[in-house]
Amino acid sequence: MTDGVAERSRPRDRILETAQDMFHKHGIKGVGVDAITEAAGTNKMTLYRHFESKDELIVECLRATAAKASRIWDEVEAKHPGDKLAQLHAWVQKASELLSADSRGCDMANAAVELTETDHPARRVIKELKEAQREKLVALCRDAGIGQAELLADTLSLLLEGARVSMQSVGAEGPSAQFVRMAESLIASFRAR
Amino acid sequence: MTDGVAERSRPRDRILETAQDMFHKHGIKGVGVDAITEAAGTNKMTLYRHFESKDELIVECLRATAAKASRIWDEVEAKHPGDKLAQLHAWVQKASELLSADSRGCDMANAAVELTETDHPARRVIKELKEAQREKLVALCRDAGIGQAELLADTLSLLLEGARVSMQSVGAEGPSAQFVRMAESLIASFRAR
DNA sequence: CTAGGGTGTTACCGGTCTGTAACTTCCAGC
DNA sequence: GCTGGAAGTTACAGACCGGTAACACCCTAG
Repeated sequence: MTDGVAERSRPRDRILETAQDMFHKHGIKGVGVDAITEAAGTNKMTLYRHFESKDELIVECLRATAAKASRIWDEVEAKHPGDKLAQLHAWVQKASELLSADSRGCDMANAAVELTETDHPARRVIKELKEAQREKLVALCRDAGIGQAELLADTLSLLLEGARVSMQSVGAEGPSAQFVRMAESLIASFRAR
Repeated sequence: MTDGVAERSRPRDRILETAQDMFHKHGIKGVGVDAITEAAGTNKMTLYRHFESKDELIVECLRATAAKASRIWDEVEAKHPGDKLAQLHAWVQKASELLSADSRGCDMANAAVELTETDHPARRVIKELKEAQREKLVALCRDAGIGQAELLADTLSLLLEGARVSMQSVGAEGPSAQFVRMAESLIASFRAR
């Protein structure tokens, strides 16, 4: 007899997936390992056989979510193969959809807010992954023929980051509701330069 | 004999000030009430005589920091009395200075990230205070003769919010370093419309 | 001098946290 | 069918959490 959906996968995978979800929803410090293992249908000992500490689990979760997020680049590429400018617009569209679908923002940014210890292992990973994302966006802008590609990419980054954190403070009806309009007119003004 | 600087103020004030500082530096969930009272040179009982719970202390801290932040509006007004456009530029300048001076971002946004319970008393306060700040910026843009004042204000808000959270992820040398340039060219393009 | 309120001290409550030890159970591969 | 390793179970350690009770103290207003 096959149990529920996630029940058939291996404990390590269930733990990782459940932890991602719970960290995302309730924050890292708002979730204990007991709650994670229980929700994952396993137990604490099994968690500590696969991850040497909660901190390592956190790092692994961040890597996993970043890997998931990086798939949107493939989607954008697949949607408009070769047409970099169309891909940039698609990126804006996709970002806006993700904004609407979820109001808890970016896991990495949220983790950076929560984990204040400067030597926390997650901080290296966060910086690393965020820089990789930035480089992808810069490349996209450059390949789309934008003159000041770095500046546009950085501005779009800040807008999106701001939208994600603003949603958590004032909700989806606040400034973040105008994200697409802002991003599009920004791209237009950079193209006109 | 007069003791140290803060030692002569009343316990309640010291607790409030110390809590603000520690919440800001280490996050709300990263600081216990014991640590606060010890750093404030008092004890837990005294804290609970003045605040009925840690949650109430959090709310009071947020109100206090918002009150502090609202003083920059007075400074901006005092610097360029009557000249609303100059005040807008001064606001950008001031925001940038605060960015450079501190890398832990906005206490209210950080609190919203940490306090995920939808019915947490702090969430009302955060929304309330953030909306008040937004209205001030909208008014400044409008009075400075900007056509789409709301849109400019919201865009500037997201840029600043994004810069503050980005600093915590990738540091001060990341996209947030370009905040002034972004904000200024944004204002310029809105003025040209 | 005295009364009383604000403050400090100590100890404690029940709960939760990360992490571990020792043991049992299950199940797949041989 | 047996065996070996992965997974589950229970209990626990030690620290910390928010919050409270009881009591001693001090300092100031009358």
